[in-house]
Amino acid sequence: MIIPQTPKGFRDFLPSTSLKRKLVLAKIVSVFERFGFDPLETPAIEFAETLKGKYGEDEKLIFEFTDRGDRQVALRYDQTVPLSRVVAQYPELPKPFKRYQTQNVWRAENPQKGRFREFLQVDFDVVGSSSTLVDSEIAQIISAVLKELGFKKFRILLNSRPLLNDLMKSSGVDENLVTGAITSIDKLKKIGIDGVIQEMVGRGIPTEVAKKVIESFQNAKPNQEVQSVLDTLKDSGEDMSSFVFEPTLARGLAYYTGIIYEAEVEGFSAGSVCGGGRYDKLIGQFSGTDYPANGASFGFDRVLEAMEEQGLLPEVKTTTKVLVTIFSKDLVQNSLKVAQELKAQGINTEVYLDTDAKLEKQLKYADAKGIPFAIILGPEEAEKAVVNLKNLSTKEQTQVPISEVITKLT
RNA sequence: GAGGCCGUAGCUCAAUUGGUAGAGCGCCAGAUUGUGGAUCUGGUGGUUGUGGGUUCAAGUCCCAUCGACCUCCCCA
Repeated sequence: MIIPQTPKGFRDFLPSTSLKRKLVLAKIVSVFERFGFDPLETPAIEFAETLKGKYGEDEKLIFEFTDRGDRQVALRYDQTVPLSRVVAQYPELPKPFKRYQTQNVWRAENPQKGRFREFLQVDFDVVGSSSTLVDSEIAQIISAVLKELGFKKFRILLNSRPLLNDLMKSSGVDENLVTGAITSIDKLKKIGIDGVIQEMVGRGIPTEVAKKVIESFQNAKPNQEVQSVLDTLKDSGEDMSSFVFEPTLARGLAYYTGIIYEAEVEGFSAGSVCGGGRYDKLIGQFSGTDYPANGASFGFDRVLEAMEEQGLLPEVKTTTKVLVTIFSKDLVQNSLKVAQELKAQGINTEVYLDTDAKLEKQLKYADAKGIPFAIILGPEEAEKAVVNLKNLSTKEQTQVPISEVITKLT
């Protein structure tokens, strides 16, 4: 026998879970569409060279393999790089190109809480404009999504990659060590001043320089880029308490060139819920011409976990409205007809698919599935040309003509 | 990539120094031949994740492997 299990970091979503995921995803997407974004889908597999050299150190986490035609291919690692490929490949797309994308990505990580090898990312990006209006709209959308999902307290951290580099260089960090130093400073809150100094020294940065770096980050002020985004958000009437300049925010991906974002929900510890930023040089790697671009990505599983923890997930077990029971073999036709009529009216209707089951069993089934109504159609109802409609949560039941059932269930 | 901890019935867990596996819930049937979530009675429950090894004897010890969880790393 084959052992029924999924590979490490890969998951099943049973109907009750899948249903919640779909509902939440639809909410997020509705926000994107409200802001004028349209969907895009790209293949799960890209040529390996499309993905390589874009993510920096994390590149080793790409699922890469040789296909049967000896091609080097790789599983989608994020949705930003495929988007960049698409923009370069279809130059006729009107700019600014605003698209959202909700597909799985794969990363060969060691699974942990809120971390999987296959997970859904929810991206939205604007390509073709370097305006600060874009930079602020991205932040605005992150906020709108989190609000739409019901989060009361969250923070959207803002920083700028050029600012990071400037602070490093003006503190005297050797140019070759800047990237490493940025990685270290990102952990300031987590490992403290001494921890960061220790780590920087380990990277070959002199202690005095490391101290200077920390000092300069502690005194850092928003640069013009960040400031104008904050100003625009304020002008748009946003509640500025959710937007925070965070000079130590770094972000791992190598392709960011400007403003960067990260969103965290208060009380949720398993990492940030959304991250993104401006990447003006990435698309140029595919097209020869640079296209300015900016966008962000929600980690769908983390969003769900945070919602779960805060009791924001809807309790839905099924979309089925009514179970039409089957009283006996000779009344099957009656039940089928009723079900047919309900379905024709757009009511989600399930017929019990066994003609020998006792009513008790059929009602138990409806109960277990969370179907709110049951229709019982016995000889008595057949005689009177009515139907017995039972509300399973209140136990109320009434004999009504089918037309009335329809009005009661819609 | 490094380290830790764990895997026993569908689910949650028990099993003394190694002595051949047990409970609750669930499920099925009945009490209740037209009515569910309650109660009672009876029944079903296992190659102890998988493969090796040590031993008279392995759920228990050793090795490998698969998987879950947790640190670190990094990230969504």
